[in-house]
Amino acid sequence: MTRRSHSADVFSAIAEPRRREVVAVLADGQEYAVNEIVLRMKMAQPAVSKHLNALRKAGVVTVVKRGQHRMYRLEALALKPVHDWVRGFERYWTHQVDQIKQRAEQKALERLIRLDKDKQ
Amino acid sequence: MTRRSHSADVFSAIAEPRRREVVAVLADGQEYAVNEIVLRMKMAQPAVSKHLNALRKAGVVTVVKRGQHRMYRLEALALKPVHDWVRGFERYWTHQVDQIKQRAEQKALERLIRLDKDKQ
DNA sequence: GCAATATATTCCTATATCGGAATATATTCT
DNA sequence: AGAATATATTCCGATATAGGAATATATTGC
Repeated sequence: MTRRSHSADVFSAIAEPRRREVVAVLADGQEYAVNEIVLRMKMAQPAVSKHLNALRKAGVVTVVKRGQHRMYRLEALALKPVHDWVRGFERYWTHQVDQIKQRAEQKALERLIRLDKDKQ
Repeated sequence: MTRRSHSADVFSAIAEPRRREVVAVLADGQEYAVNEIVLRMKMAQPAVSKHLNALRKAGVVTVVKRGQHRMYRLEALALKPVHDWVRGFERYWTHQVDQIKQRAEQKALERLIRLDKDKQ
């Protein structure tokens, strides 16, 4: 059966590290032209445009034409589904009484992940 | 330039809808054998095993051998980076005074996303 | 040891995806 | 109109990824 794309999904949209970078640039709520974003990232313009397009399809950004510029804007509300989803697990680290224990577990986990990566 | 995989990243791990389903099964904090997960999802066992492997590489689940079973367990703490990241945008919907306006915006956004998907 | 069960792995195919390069399409300026 | 600028699109090659099918690898029970 044909593999289906879920790239228009918010979760997939923000899965790309570069796209999270783009979001970071827009995080102050200001509008940015593509070129401004390009300047703030070490990335070629076409690649940035493509990522912006992906984000737009997922509703994470919106565009308005202004003169010869296309101004991109973060639509933070589109990220709410992610927040809602992950918030369901919040209790696992918030209700942890022993902070030191938690830190230790996080470190241990990171170690595990690193090992797995190497093993791969 | 060789494209690099970021699949061991938590964000990518949970980008896959099927993997979020797996996480949903484990969300009660209980341990589950692979077969139990297979039963709760409409998915073949090898596919489930592969997704579990991906989640494990990202640290989202851990395994312990118990008898002939491999018991998988959610490591919710691994999801904290996602929570932390998205929490940075919380104010965009929490500090919204007019709830009705917010709902309307969300609807409008969903409409936009739908249109974009069709356009594609 | 052998059958049964549980799980992982390998092989395969179709498709998705990223980024580079080149090019196309506006839009503004002179 | 023609040059300059901004941005998108197309084409391409390399790689990633999902899932099916078949198979391999435990582990348990007899």
